[in-house]
Amino acid sequence: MTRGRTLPRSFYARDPRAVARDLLGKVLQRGSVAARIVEVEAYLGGRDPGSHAFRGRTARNATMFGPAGHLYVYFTYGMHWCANVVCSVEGDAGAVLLRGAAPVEGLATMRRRRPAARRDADLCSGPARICAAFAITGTHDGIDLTTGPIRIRSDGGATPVRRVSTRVGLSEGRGDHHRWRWYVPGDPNVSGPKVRKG
DNA sequence: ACCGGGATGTTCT
DNA sequence: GAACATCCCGGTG
Repeated sequence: MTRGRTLPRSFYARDPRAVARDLLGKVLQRGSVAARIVEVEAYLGGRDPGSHAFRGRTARNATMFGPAGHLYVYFTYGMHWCANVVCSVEGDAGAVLLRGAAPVEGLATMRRRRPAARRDADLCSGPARICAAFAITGTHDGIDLTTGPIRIRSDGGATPVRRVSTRVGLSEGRGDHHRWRWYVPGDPNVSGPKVRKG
């Protein structure tokens, strides 16, 4: 059930901070599983100490250096997958990490994939939780979000209230000069510290 | 509600 | 060998 339209490549081919802000309210869709994005973080590539691309291209982050509109999926803490959308121009390695989403379709499938979730608000409230709920793994690294099985669409709904804060979970690039996290204040599907101010 | 620690293995120094 | 864009569980208040 795909109402609305898949975001075009031009949406992603911009500054990651603009993409991050505009992703709030958009819908991540894979088959009959869908969730509305409520929390994201922008990463600026080679000039961002918090980015995987800060020290240059490697086998892991190669997708970030490719064209915008593709999915960059990485493995962390020995057990979790996290997903980003590649932004900006090819070679810039800009990206936006998907951190929180509100389930809107396919909740039974999500619950099966996320047995530890006690409430529906636990299904997609975290970068690794989103990947688990959508069954996104390393096999999806590099796929095209404009033509592939995983897409982000706009359903024409109202733009949600948006707020900015510092990023989550970093040892570098988390200062006030890097306020590149966008979220919908008060939404229960927002992850991270209980800080709802920013 | 909040906090602390363990899980688990890839990536990079 | 350390770090890691995290999550879950079990403790305590």
